[in-house]
Amino acid sequence: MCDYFNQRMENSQGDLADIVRNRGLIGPTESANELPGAANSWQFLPEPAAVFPRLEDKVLGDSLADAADPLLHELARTSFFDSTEASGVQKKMLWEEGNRPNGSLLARMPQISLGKGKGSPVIGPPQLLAAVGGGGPVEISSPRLIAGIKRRKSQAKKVVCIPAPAAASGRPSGEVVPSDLWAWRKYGQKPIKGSPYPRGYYRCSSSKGCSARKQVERSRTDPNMLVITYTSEHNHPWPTQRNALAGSTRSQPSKANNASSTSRSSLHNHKQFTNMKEEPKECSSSNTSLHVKEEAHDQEMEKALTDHQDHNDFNTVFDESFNEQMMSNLNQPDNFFADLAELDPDPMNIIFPKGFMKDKLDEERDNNNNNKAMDPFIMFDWGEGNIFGEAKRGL
DNA sequence: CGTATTTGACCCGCGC
DNA sequence: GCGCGGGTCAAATACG
Repeated sequence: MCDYFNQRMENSQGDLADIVRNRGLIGPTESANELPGAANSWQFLPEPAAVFPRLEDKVLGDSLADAADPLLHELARTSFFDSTEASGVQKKMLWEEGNRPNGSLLARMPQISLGKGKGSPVIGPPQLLAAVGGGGPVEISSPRLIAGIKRRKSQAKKVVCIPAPAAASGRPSGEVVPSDLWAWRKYGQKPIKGSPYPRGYYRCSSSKGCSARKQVERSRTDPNMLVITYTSEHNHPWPTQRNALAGSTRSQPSKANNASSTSRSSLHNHKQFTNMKEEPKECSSSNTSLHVKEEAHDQEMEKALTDHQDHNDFNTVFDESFNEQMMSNLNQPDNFFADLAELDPDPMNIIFPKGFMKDKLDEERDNNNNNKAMDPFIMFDWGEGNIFGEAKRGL
């Protein structure tokens, strides 16, 4: 899939190619021990299962109060962190950042720091995650990062590469965009030079003042991949309803869980999440691959990135503030559940539907791998009635 | 009727 | 300064 990025690099100026082009990644064969050092590299948790449960706890916990990115959270929460070639599932996330992790557990995880702004991530607080799979450490250095690099609006971006469902033949745009819990409204679409697929432009519709945007386009070289570029950050909590501003929601038919009567949006979101988890797992394609990265500029990283992407390395991504909170929480892992306990005797029931957790735990106990059933992309609302509501239009 | 999507026009950054 | 191309706007249209 990474051919996509390589090819995009052939194009000039400011597109994904530029972003990818500048990724810093160590070679695929490099091991954690070979990493130059925490100060200049990213190291990733070799054992996702041992850490992510808590990380995810924290992620979720933060989400209750912060405008966390649901998509990333969900990815983080699922077996998305399992990156096993054996299962034929390739998932990984790449991230660009300005700071380097240092010391302790965080040192082993990528940190997010925008090249501009006050250090907050582009997409909103808890930029999650990522993962490690294959145990291969990944280095993402971005010395020249955004700073000093001129590009339109100089906006930092995060690019997520996810497996795309088969193009919706009935849709003009040909895209079926997975839902990520935020409410997005499409405001434009443009054909992209060099790519047979148009790029869709979406803005957050959860809050009128929210400047969060995302671009969705299908990989030119790998139609199975959907490249989502996030720009700006949400300035509000998760929408209590995926389509807060939409009174009619042609995009959110009956699937949206509006039955929740809780006044806590976070809880409401958990329910939504639960719903999503129950949706058909259409995306557990063997080609599954996911990347999250932040815009950067370093051509030397091109090859490294490509190589890396051909391996099942997993990266974890967190913004600075999130890291702080996460670390704090790691020391007190029960905080999150203590809070949840107030909402439900069994906190996990809020996060996962009964049965789900059981399966999840069983699977983890079995092996943390070959967990296709828990393919993170089931989190996406691929089918009709997703927040984009394009598929269902059947146009 | 209210909201979402489509789509052509316009704006603007960037390279030459 | 000019042209290209990406990003956004907004009117028209579709949908529930």
